[in-house]
Amino acid sequence: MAHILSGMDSTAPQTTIDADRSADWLASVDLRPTRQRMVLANLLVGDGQDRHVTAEGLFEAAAQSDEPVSLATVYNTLKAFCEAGLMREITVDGSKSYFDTNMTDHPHFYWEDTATLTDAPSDQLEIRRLPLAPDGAEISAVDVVIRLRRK
Amino acid sequence: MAHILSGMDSTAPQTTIDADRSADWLASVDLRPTRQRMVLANLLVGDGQDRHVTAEGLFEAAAQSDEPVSLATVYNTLKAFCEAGLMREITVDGSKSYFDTNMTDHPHFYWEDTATLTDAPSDQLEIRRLPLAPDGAEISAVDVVIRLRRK
DNA sequence: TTAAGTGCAAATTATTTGCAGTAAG
DNA sequence: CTTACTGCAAATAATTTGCACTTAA
Repeated sequence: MAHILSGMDSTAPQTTIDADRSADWLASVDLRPTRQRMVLANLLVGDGQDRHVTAEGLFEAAAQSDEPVSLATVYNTLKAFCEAGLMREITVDGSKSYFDTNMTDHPHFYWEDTATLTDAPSDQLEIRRLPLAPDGAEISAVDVVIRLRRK
Repeated sequence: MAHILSGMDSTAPQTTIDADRSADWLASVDLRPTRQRMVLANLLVGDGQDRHVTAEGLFEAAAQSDEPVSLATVYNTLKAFCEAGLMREITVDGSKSYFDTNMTDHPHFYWEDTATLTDAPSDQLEIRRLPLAPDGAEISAVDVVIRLRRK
């Protein structure tokens, strides 16, 4: 049985949903494992893969499972997960926000035709020199988005 | 007299507004030099500097000059400038869009505290290796945003 | 029991659009 | 003249919020 939220990652990973992983994920940052958080956590990290979702996409995935979660709660929960350090919000196109379960520093592929976001292999990115932060400022993050056009 | 739209660029540039430059800018892509387009063009490239504006910011700058332009027209005009290849839309934070008059490929500084965007010196960025585009795709652009936190 | 979490509907924010009037070529 | 441009107000789209109800601890 395939996962409802399909990843576009190149490696074929395990598909077993593990509720413990979701519970641990929430527990690691002291977030209460409510029904809706567990539903969303299962969709996000239940099979151990990293995911890039939009609020609307995650809402629909939950709706398609037999465990619906309200759209407002999806928004609030994604925000809570980000604030807790479980996920990262990524902005690539003006309209919607993407949320990434992969917290490591890594570049992204943005597929312009489908408006989807996937991880780019970080070991294949090598930045030799970076502009230095102007006086009085320091670099808090470097976002690299590789925009892809279908050939 | 300082320009209404202040740049945060490090180099101190000329401040003379040149209406011819704006007219040429529009003419170069066959856009009619209407009053409102000239007003906005003067604010954007009138002094020869590159600018990074939001629609709202540009609207206010026009309002503060004695040549107001409606907000809808600012939006439509910025879109027209982008479609004509005079500007580029940049997305850095989920909420608003930024528009950049600098069409060359270059990295950006994003000042998190003031939510402003400036150019980062492109000659100080050296990317040695980049993840290759997956099969069936090709790279259309690589966006690099250096997020800055005030020390 | 009690503070935190949830859902609904209403509010916000950024942006777009329909359409009647205005202006450029 | 004639088609493109402009402005207003209304429409959208994504996201947030107020508040009464529910639930985890």
